Amino acid sequence: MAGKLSKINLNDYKPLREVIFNTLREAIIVGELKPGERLMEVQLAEKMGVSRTPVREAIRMLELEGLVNMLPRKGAHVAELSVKDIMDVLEVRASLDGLATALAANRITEEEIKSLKHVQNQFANYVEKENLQGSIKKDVEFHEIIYRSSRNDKLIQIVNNLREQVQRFRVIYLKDYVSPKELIKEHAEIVDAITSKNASSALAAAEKHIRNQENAIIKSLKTLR
Amino acid sequence: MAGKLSKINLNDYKPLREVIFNTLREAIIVGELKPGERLMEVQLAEKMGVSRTPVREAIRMLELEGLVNMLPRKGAHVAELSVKDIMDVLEVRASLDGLATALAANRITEEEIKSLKHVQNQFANYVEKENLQGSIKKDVEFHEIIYRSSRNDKLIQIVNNLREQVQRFRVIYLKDYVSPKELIKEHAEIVDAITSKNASSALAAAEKHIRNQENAIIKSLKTLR
DNA sequence: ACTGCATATATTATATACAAAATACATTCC
DNA sequence: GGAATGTATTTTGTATATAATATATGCAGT
Repeated sequence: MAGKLSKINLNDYKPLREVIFNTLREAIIVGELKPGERLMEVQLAEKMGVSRTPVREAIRMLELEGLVNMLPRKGAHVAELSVKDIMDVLEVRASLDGLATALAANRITEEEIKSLKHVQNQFANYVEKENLQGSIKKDVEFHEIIYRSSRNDKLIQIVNNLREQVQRFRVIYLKDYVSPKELIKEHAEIVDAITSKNASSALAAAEKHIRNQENAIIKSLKTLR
Repeated sequence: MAGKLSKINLNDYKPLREVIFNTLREAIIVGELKPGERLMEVQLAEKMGVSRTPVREAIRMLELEGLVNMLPRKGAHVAELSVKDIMDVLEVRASLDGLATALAANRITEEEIKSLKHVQNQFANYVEKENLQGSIKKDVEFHEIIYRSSRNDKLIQIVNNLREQVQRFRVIYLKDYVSPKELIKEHAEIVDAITSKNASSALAAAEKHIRNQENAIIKSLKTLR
């Protein structure tokens, strides 16, 4: 009896620092905590009903992830994210998405191809229906399947971090972002390349996909002025 | 007077957690702390003559950098580093070194080309003289110049982390590593491509360079058995 | 009003204290 | 002897206390 229950309870303990880390990270990514905003330990600790210790540890982790900057003895503040920063990120991401997609073309399983196509369809449907939340979610899923199919854990870890930064940039600068219909075609190209196990065209398609995002961002930035 | 001195003193304050972080990181990379070894807070704190708090914070940072793993309520231990892990790292690094070198071909300055060639020569000299320490140091410098010339800070940050892991792997598995003379030729190819501003051949040369390292590692591993 | 300085306040940095869980070890019971 | 249980010890998790530094405030002197 109770085998399932006790198993779950034993494994899902999370130290406070992790809870706080995730909470703060999420808050930074969705823009609830704005760039430059100070993170004061007592204030955060009180708001969350804990002591300063786990808050400090969470901040140390955010610092290494690049979401906050620290000045010794002056405290932490939410990292700024310049256009140059995000261009750097996208430059790297184009390359790594290319790599991931090429690897996926070589290593993906039949089941994964099936679910990739499934998510591809769901994405297209949401875009047609102009369901933004849904389409974003499916877009993320789509790329996650590809990353997982690369069978390269280090690559997955890095790309996740890059995506996080792009997401954050969008929230800060492009609050009204909508996924354009061209994405459907680009996804189709990627799927075709993967399905036909053509690594080099998979690489090209994925790179192009990111480059187009980059251009879209540049264009949006120009219209903002 | 004392202008220089006071300036240095003012800027040079480092929180204990940073000192400890660097100390532990170095110890892990050079293999002084071995994979799987437990990191106990009181023990480390006593050895370093500080309290547990900064030690804990340093461990949190190492955790995010991937050098230690944690089990909640059981403590931290030095991360294992499997052959699969390092193959993943090298797969990513091949791609990113390619990117960095291609970008460098487009963005490098004349001064940087000069110092690149200078370091290239120093490296070759050390290899000829079979000065291992010197050649390793110059090899690192050589690649650092290229990374810097890419003008992409995010890329630099990621590649540094990847290099760190490769270095650690070498220490763990290949204690008797020597830089082979083929590296001289590979470096020359890279320099040629960069100097002639040929981004695509720079990319190819850098990727090949890493792939060769990968093969050398695989070969070394086989002879170890 | 403005500067220079003293002092108060706020904030981080480090150390210590206490609580909770994991581990090791002994003891009991079969 | 071996499993089960209880207890002591170790170790981590969290909270709090103290020290050191940075920032803000107020006031004298001009």
